[in-house]
Amino acid sequence: MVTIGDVARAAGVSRSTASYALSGKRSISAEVRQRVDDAVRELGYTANAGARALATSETMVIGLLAQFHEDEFAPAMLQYMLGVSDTARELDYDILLVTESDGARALRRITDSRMVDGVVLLNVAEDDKRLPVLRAAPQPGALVGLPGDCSSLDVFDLDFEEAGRMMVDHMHRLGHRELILVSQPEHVVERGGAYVWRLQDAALEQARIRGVRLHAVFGESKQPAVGQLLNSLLDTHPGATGLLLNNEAAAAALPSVLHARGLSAPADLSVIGRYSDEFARTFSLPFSSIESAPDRLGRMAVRQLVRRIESPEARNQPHVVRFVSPELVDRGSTAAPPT
Amino acid sequence: MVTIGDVARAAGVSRSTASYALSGKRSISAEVRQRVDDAVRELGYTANAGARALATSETMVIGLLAQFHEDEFAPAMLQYMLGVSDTARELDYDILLVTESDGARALRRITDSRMVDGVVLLNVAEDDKRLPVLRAAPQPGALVGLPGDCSSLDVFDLDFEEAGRMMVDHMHRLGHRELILVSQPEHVVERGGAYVWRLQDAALEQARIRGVRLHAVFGESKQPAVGQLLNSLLDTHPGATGLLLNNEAAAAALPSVLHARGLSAPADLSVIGRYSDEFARTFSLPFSSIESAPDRLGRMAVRQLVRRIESPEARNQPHVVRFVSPELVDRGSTAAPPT
DNA sequence: TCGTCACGCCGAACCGGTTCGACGCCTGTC
DNA sequence: GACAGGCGTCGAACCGGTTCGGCGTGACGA
Repeated sequence: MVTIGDVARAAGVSRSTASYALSGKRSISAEVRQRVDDAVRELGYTANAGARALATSETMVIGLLAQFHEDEFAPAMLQYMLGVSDTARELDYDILLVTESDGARALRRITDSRMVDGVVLLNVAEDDKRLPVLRAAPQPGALVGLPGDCSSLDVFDLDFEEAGRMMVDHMHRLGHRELILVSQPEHVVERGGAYVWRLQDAALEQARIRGVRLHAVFGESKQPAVGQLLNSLLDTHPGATGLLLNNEAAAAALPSVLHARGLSAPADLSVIGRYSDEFARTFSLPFSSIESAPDRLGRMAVRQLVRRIESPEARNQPHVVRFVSPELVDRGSTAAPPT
Repeated sequence: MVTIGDVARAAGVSRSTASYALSGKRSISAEVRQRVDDAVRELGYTANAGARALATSETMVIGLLAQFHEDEFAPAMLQYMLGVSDTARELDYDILLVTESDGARALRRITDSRMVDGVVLLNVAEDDKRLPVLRAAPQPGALVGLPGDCSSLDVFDLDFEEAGRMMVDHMHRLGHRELILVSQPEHVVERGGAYVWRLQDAALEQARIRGVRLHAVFGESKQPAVGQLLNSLLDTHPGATGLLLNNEAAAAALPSVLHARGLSAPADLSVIGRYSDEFARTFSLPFSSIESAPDRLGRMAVRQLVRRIESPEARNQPHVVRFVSPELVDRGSTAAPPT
């Protein structure tokens, strides 16, 4: 293994001079800099990450804590992960991926051992077990997902309340007066998936204000259960002319359900989902949707995290809770209700 | 930050004794061991990963190189990633996730800087640019996916040739004499996705042997293109009674295509796909399939990699190329052709 | 009673970087 | 011609672990 000592020797300078020539933190003559650069190239030198981390207390690695639950839609999580990973790399950080089911213990492990300069937590629950660990850790963190207590945390999430209102308003404006909202499975709620009831409660309230009947139900996460549920909902509420989906699996299942019933959107039924554009393209979902913007959220979280990591004063600045305003992507699946 | 020096002082011993008490690499009196353990617990000591890596030349981190191409099905990749990640953690390794588009450069970066003890390469292409870098690296590596030249590499992949033969034989046995095989998009092939032609060539050869007509076409990776393709294929080959899919997107799109045409499997058309069981459950695909076993492959790759990392003699043992035998998961979508 | 040996612990060196203080030399100034 | 000051370089210390060699103590056998 070639070390900075080898480079220094080849360039005929001391180790410290070689280090300064590479970092540029002190002025170095053009000639020496050249000799060092040549030696680096010739010997193929790359700094040892462990040694550098030890000396500088910076690892240039960000921990990414993802949780994969059986009843959630894994491909959706992937979008967040890629958003985080891409942004981190742009800012010269690598990603330590942690998928252990015991997120709190894993978080303690990687922070205590100083493997990472900061962490991004995905899929944050209302009362997330990882948060006490994060608050006690010396490294900063950023969340994607809104917990019950945001104190001393940087939090990024879609504005699910606004999303719920937007869905209802959009349908109301088109003339719909009876809607069905399919949320995530109740398990997700029990585990503290606050976004489910944030959207649902806001939608119910808005429906009340607008004088719209809204049937809100918890969904399923897998086929065929979710397909059967959609079918039975359409049976039970024949007067409903619009369907709101805060549930990726339901959105993915809906096309064949509609087909089977001989229905089409928006002629027979207006539909709005809540999922990312990437998701829509992958599964070719023809439904208009509230964009859940996983890439944007991942990007925002990493940017804020890196700001805190790199600037000492940013460490003590007040923490931010930032909501991304939902945007409705019109794919033409909503219209006035059939007469 | 609490160091092993703090622990040693609290326990009233030297740093080296504290280290030996924790590692157990030399005999230590029960009393001292107890005092050290107490000090560790009291102070909340965790070894600094960078310092340990520097001293031992082991990082306990495995690099995971994943490539996400626009025209491949990202959710499928996730299954491999999780298989690798879970197995690595069982063996006490963490995962450094690398998703850069320039995989070769990224690989050089993490190996040269000694951030990882070894790497797993996913989605390996016929003439993968990362392989020269891996061969030159001091760390061992394991591949998931078969390159053209496997020399001095540990390689794990599904036996796609056998999968192709199995698909054809299965259909032939049921009485089918004209089949359609939909592969991945041609882009994937051009990029060196050998598994596409490995399955296709073997299927064509087997069809020739069995006297079956096989129409092999490259597919699309997204809707609506893939749906339209399926439709036009069924139009063009009205005599085909069986459909073979080596293309996740096509499998996901098929249910609504069948619905639209008023067909059902296996009554009107027999269908076999090639995808993981997890994939089938997530999208509730009702089609029998060759299990692509991403979890098993990820697991095998990591186990072999860790073997090489941890045992000095394993470093020089001959490299392995191991194919997982395809298994047909019967979901009831194949039967004798309609009379 | 003395020598031997095993056990348990310590001190020092080392891993490969970074960084601080010091120092020599060259230039410019009065 | 002496001196101040800046530039470029070096030596040494440090980050926090691990590991090797050595040393003192006590038990044991001759």
